[in-house]
Amino acid sequence: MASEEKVCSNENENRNKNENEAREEKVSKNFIEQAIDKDLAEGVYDHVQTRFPPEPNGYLHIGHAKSIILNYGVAKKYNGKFNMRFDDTNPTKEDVEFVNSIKEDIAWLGADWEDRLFFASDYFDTMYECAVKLIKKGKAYVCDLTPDQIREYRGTLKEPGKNSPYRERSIEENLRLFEGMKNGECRDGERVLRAKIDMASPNINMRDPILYRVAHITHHNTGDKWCIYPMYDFAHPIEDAIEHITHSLCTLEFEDHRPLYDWVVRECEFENPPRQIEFAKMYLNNVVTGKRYIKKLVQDGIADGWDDPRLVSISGLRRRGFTPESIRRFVEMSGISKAHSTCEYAMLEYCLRDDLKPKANRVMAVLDPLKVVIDNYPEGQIEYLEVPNNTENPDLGTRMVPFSGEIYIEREDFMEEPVKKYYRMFPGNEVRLMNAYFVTCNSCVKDEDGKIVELHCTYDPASRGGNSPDGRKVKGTIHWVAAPTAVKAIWRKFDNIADASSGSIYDEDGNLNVNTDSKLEYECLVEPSLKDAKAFDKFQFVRKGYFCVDYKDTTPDMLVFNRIVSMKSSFKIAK
RNA sequence: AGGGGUAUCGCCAAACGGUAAGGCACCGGACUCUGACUCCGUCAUCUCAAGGUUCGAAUCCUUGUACCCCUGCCA
Repeated sequence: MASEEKVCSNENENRNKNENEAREEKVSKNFIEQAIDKDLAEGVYDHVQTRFPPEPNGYLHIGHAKSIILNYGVAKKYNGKFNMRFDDTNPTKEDVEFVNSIKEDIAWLGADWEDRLFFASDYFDTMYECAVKLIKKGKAYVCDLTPDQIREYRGTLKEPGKNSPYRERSIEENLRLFEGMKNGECRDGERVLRAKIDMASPNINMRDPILYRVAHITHHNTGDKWCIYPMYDFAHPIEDAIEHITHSLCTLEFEDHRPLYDWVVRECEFENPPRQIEFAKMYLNNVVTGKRYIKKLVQDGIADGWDDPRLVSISGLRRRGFTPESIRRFVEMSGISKAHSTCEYAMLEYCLRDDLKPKANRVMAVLDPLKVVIDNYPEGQIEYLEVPNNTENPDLGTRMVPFSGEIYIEREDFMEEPVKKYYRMFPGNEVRLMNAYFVTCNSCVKDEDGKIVELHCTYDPASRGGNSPDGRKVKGTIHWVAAPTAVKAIWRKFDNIADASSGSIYDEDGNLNVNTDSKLEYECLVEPSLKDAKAFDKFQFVRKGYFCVDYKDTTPDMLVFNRIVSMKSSFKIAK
């Protein structure tokens, strides 16, 4: 993680902070911040407290990042607190494997919950008491209807439901039955506790929603203490109230649940009730963002685990080489609103390039090597040239790069018959080898198939360092690596794991179109300074893009680089 | 007997009755030891549509239209 530290110096952090502050002044507040301002001004709340409440049933992805950054950001902005809370009310889907990965991802993104790490399951006693309270108030009852019957009694979107025959049980009976449920006297599905609200409500969530169900399953946190578990709609408002959350931020599909959320908080008689506010989820255009689709790619073995660099899971983005700063910036740039929106992946790429631009060393790597012999260079000589690590950030220092009479350049940087406006290497054209010398190509050697295998050049010894004392200019500058000292490595080019060529990444049946060529591996030659690169180190391969050392597949004798993003390019070969 | 939401540039997104910010993308041009970066410039006479109120409307009213969410003992 050496470069992770390197790229996160205090100085950089301070600069980023200042940049953020400068940006914020110009940007108006989003609708959630406006609502908070209003609440604070009207004295509804005297502090701000938010939370991120994932269910530990999978890995986090870019969509969660939006929620994390929003919740954490809001708390920070208002000098409030941010809680981490696992919403683990359904043991059938949950696992500790996920709580660990989630914690790691959130910490990596930079959201700091300090000492406030909570589990909904830690509140099961309180929730049980709340349920008893509702029963005593005549606001909840035990229902013996089967799941099918409950569905039938619920009515439809356009027709009201009808009351359960168990709706008018006495408080005493409900109390006894509910305790029985708790004590394991019921089989799974046999009985539930329901809120007594309104079976004719146009909002289906208010048609006597289920509060507790029976499930004889070991819970990852509470073990076998409970065999009844609260439903989300009952548990969540209680969790928020217990933690004194002021603004409970969630996604749009919960809008319909808000009346129930408010009902629970009110009927359980919590003071300072939290306010639920909904915002739109984050989607990326032509990118697989749905949890279930990502899960399927992993299960089907199409993706190489949850951290496959082609995935927008947090761990995948991290492995690919995205930085927490770039993801935060991306989320902030995307904004918060209630309009359904899909952001473009290009914006994420911009954020990564922009973040790494002053932080990453700019080094030379030839991704598709073509040998070049410099005929007039002293045979066998190797000289070392001092080159800046980052021309825009002198603080990153310099390094010594070896040069010799045999080098490799990028195959695409030579054309025997150049197209117009081509100003790289071609016969008779003088170009600059970056940081080294001016060279002119004299001839090329081909194999029996006519493929170019070697170039012959002459160099101008007076142009050492990359400039000619006579002031003559060259139009092209290309990168290179010296043959005797070049280090062989692997680089990976990623494409969208989903095939969007049909205009959508999904087919008519809603299945994902898979792009089978989305991960390509090539051999490349890199300058020797990269030999000691560590997992997660990030570099700009000059003219080629930003690359990150893969932490899983790199071995002591073979570096594997993931291309995070390519450089932008306005060069197009005229057709 | 249905309810809840959302519509502003290719993509996000401001504007809160005073005459359409900004970012990404794109396209020009300058600069350049990265065809990158940076810098300049272009990019909505117009806000889903049609009416209305007003000196003035993206913002208010009316009527439509399109799309999303809701009938798990999931969250």
